[in-house]
Amino acid sequence: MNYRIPTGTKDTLPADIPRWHHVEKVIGSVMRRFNYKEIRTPVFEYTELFTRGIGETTDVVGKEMYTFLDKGNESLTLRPEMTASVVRSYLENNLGSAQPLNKLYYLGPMFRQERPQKGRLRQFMQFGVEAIGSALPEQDVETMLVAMTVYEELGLHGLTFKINSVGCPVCRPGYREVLVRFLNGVRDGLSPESVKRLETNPMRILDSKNEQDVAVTANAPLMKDHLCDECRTHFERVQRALGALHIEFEVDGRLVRGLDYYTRTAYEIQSGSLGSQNALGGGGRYDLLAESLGGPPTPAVGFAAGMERLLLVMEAEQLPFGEPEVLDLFWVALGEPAMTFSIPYIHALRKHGYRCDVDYLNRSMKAQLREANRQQARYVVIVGDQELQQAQCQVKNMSTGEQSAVPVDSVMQFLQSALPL
RNA sequence: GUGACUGUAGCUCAGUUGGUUAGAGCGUCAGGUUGUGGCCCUGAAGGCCGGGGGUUCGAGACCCCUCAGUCACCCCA
Repeated sequence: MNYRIPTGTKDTLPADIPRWHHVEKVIGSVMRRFNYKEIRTPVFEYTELFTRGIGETTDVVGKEMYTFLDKGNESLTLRPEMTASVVRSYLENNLGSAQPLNKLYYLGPMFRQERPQKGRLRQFMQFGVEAIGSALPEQDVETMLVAMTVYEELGLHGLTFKINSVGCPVCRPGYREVLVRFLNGVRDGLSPESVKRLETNPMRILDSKNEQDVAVTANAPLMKDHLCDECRTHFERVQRALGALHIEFEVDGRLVRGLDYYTRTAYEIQSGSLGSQNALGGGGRYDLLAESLGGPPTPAVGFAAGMERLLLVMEAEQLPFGEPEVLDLFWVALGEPAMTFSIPYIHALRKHGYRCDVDYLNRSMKAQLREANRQQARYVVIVGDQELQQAQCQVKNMSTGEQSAVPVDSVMQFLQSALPL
């Protein structure tokens, strides 16, 4: 074999497709009930959208993007996430003028050049929502509910749900000073990585998994304790709404997401039956993003969730998946005359709604029946020279083995009574 | 980008202290019934033992390099 699939990518083979369809179907159903409308955007955008939207200092932008120049010398990037694209599209198409609140959802591939591992691919599927236009804390909670409802309806349980508030431009600068002062006090105990982040993004030192960092920052001041009045009220209202819904959550003051656009609410849903990449999904509020992309000030919240990870959890927990569809009918045509004769009947059955197939390898009857069995066909129709002469066929019920002669013109009626659609 | 581990048939894996022609199960195909599936029986196809170099009379096995995969760090979905 000369050709190989690129690192960190995967083929989804026919055997896997039913489970994807199953998950996609549940997602679509939940979105419909929550009244989120699907939006589709290109898989690549101008690079600047992401560098400005996500933040230059983030790892995603700094070292994980698939960026290339096209023949017109434009810098393009395969989307590493969807929020920037959705907001771009929202602004570019003036969706905000058509209605004050746009509740959008998406599902599609994202691209990040990282070292692959369990639950981490270079091309991976995400679904997510963006509710653009509302500043209400209850809107934050609705997005959380969308994610949790999808998980619930797929049978997941025992998920950890963490929330935090990362503040806003009013309170964050003050907190940042307090934090940096503290961190400078323990600077010697920090990991080299974290020392570097002291300058660029000190808040992210708090969710470092490095043992040193964790120990040293155990008593670090937290954003949630330094919120301005509005942010605090917002955060409290989010928690009150969750309480009213009897949803268990954990306030994690160290939760900081890796995308710069978040303000106020940030949240993450984790699963214990994943590897170290345990985040199933996460999201938050990004009230400043639209403005930073050149639009009017527009409050918004959303989340993104990884679908491969979702499938991993479902496999680990042996949850029911979609099964491959079985065949209603396998048509055994023996020899060319029988084949020519049979084709119109098969076509009619298919147009009528039956799922049927015929052997295109001109194999022996034994082989064709084996094929029918492999496909789990419910019925088999057999047409050979004998049947041709009498315009008849044998119809066989594959689960009982019963077989009877039926006029070929009556196969449709036979199936309709045996296998009503 | 860093580290650890693993690469033998389509899949899951054996392969002894280095020793003739590299095996099994599953899957595939064919036959056992000249026109009848599953179960069973018989047989067949299918391997540059990831690649390159080295040690040796002899390497799937030992050494070096390389590539790939997996997991972890990091980061996130």
